[in-house]
Amino acid sequence: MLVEEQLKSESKLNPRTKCILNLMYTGNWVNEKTSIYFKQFDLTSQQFNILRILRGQNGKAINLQDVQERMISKMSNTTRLIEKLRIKDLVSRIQCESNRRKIEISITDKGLELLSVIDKSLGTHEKDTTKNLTEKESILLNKLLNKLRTNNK
Amino acid sequence: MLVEEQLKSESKLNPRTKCILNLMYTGNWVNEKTSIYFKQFDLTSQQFNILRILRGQNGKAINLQDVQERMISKMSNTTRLIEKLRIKDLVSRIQCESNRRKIEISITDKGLELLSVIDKSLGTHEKDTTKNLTEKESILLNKLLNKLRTNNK
DNA sequence: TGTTTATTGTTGTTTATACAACAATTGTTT
DNA sequence: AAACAATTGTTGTATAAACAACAATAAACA
Repeated sequence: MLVEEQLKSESKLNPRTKCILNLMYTGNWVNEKTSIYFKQFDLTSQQFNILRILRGQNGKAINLQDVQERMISKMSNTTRLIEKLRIKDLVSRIQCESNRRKIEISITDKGLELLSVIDKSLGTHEKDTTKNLTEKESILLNKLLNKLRTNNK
Repeated sequence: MLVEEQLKSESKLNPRTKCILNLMYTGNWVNEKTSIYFKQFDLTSQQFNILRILRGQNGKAINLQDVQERMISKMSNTTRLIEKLRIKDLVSRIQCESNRRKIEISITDKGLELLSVIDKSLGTHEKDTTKNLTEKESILLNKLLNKLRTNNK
């Protein structure tokens, strides 16, 4: 559905208004598709995102704050999100020796295994979600989104 | 922050993967900004959205299902959302005569007044949120988002 | 050293969301 | 008309998110 149709009667929305609506709408649209995909692995997309961040560390641990900074939606309960992953034995948390306030978080072997299973079908999911765009268009879309948020590139 | 930096170490993400992350990330980013803006009116963006849809009806009532279809994020508790607006006396609900299952919802004068107050600053908020994009770019962004979701235009 | 301030995470509470079961009414079929 | 199915909303329950208060540790500084 086009955003124009969404608010049918307020027909003449200016491009900036449409952008805002469209971004919220499309963000949600992507999020829904992605949640459905991850449900088979009993993960939320946020949880998957954390696992992927941790894998990206290549064995190095990372503390909670750093995880939080890289998350798709910042929220104050990263503690509880990670606790859920820990219960499933997908991540481990140990208190940092040198600075006992910090908690070092790392992905477990079980977590890595799960990611490698997911890897087998993730590409297909991504391709499917973005199938209406050409490669060029998706690159362009990324550029615009980055520009919107960061005012460069 | 660029999406590349977000998952720092997994550096070589393909454009489609980036799109998906970027859309969730940016959708959230817009949503946050918008929530903050609407907070001064004691509204959520969903609630505002409903009010705007109702205003767009130009006096005609609309039933719950039709509202739901046009909402930015579909959710099953439109009932409760509208109930909150009703408590604030921004909308009214009456049972439809011809089909007593249906509930006709319309915006009240108080709701219209609130919208007209919001109208005074909404443009500025929207402009500010999208300030890094030119008019042309925002039109292009809308096109890409629509294409992504609907495979035409 | 003792006191203040900043950092880092956790917990409690309120509100929102997702999901499923339910209820009421209407439409269809025999 | 009676039985069954479809539509339209509501409610209960579980989970997640937002927000603020808190606790523990570390750093700064007098």
